[in-house]
Amino acid sequence: MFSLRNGQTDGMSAPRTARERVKDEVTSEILTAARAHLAREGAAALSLRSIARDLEMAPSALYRYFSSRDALLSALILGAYGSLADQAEHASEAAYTREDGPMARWVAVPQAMRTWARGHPHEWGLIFGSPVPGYEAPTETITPYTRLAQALVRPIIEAHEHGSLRLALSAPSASPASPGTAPLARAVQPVADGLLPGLPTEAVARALQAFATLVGIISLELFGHWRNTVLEPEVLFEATISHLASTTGVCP
Amino acid sequence: MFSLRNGQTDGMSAPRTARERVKDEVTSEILTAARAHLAREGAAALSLRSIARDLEMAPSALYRYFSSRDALLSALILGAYGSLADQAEHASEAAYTREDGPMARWVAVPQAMRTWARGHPHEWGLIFGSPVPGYEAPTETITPYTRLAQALVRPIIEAHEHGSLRLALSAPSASPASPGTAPLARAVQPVADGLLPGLPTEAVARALQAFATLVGIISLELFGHWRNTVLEPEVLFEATISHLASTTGVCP
DNA sequence: CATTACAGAGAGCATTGTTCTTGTCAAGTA
DNA sequence: TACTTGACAAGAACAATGCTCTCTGTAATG
Repeated sequence: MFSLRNGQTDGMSAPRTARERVKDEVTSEILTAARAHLAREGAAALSLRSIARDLEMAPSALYRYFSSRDALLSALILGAYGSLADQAEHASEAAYTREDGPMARWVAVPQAMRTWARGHPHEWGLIFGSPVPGYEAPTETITPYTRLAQALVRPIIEAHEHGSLRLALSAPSASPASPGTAPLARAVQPVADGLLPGLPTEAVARALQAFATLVGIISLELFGHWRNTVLEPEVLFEATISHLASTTGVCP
Repeated sequence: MFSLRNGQTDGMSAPRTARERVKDEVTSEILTAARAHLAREGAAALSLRSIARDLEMAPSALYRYFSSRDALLSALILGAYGSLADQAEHASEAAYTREDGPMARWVAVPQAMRTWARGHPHEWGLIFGSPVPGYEAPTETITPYTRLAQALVRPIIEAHEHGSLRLALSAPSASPASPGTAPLARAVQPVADGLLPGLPTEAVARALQAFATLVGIISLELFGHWRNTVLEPEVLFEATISHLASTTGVCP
């Protein structure tokens, strides 16, 4: 009503001027071109100049949009986090609206993670592979990371709320190498408070362990470590997550 | 007798001529310089020219010893595999000569893996991180890899031989997402035959799963994913491997 | 001693990330 | 409308990289 161009009266979320709009447009063009290069040749071969060639720009022009090659890479990393979290949340949501059983609900997010990883292997490497520069994307990755984690542990929380959480195989009390539960509670306290409030320490540790197993088994498959070792990764993966349902307690 | 210089008459293992000996010497000098750079700045920043500067050689001279930068990197990868396997075997051997209990024997190799990884983070990334070029070191990595795997599963095998292997938490028969045991046996057949002969398929799957958990939890710690999440990675790690002792069956 | 093989040096090429300078055009202002 | 300002894009240039080629001296070989 007040503005002639686009209906931005008081909101600050969308770009205001036409200049900013075209700037955002070019930025996303650069990002999609970079994503194409990343998917084709990997992060190591991602060249600012070749992206510029693809877009028919001068290499120096890219510096209006990204202050360095690492900044562009950080944006790609952040986008990868978001894409993975989206996929995980979507799969979780679908399983819940479908009113699946506990096991199928638990399986949904791990399967989505593996599917996403196989579809975006280099992006997976960007997230869970060796960090390339001194350090990768800063604090913005926290949000998508917790979105992923929340989607993963949602069946655990609901099992706890329904009183059906069964932590089988409770560690023997006098196990020599296992520390007492008090230090463990301190060690995983942020996860316990922020992600799994009210759950016993063992459940938190099992959830973290399940996450590590997932990341490990997907990375090993994707990075070629199953060569001549595991003939059908899918079968081992399914057996593993079904076993993780037991260790995390969602399925007795 | 036939040769005047050094007592190489029929053996083919050691370098024969003095030329070859100094060549091997320079080769290892290059490798140690490269390892220093790798430990300091990581694999991405490993520059052939800076190594040449360190050794006060011309960059082109390095090509007498390594046909390309990737060849040098492959040698580093292979060395990392060997170093990790050595550490694992040594720790296993020590635990057995110490006549430790089953739990301590099981814990030895995972602890050694984590210790090695923390001492050589970039080398760990070379092995278990995202593969940098098209493909990394070829078939020579199989040997150290199986050495590591054998050291890891040795307690499992011995528990089986002593009849004390207890696979708790056997999967429910009619679990919806878990495939039957026959496809799983096919999927992990190479591991079952080559590494864990005679053991039930479930035990093989659990061993592979334990390996994935180890790789995952060490990588997550090393690559900075526990930031503000797991305050004391060591405690979580110990709890995890002690729990893995149960799932693999070495400790009831 | 003569020959040959080979380690090393140097120059050079193509490529990369990054910066600086210059031109150019649209947006806002008197 | 005329003028100023600011941003965007291009081009040149610099340092550094991996790699190839050619050349030279030296050391092993006959």
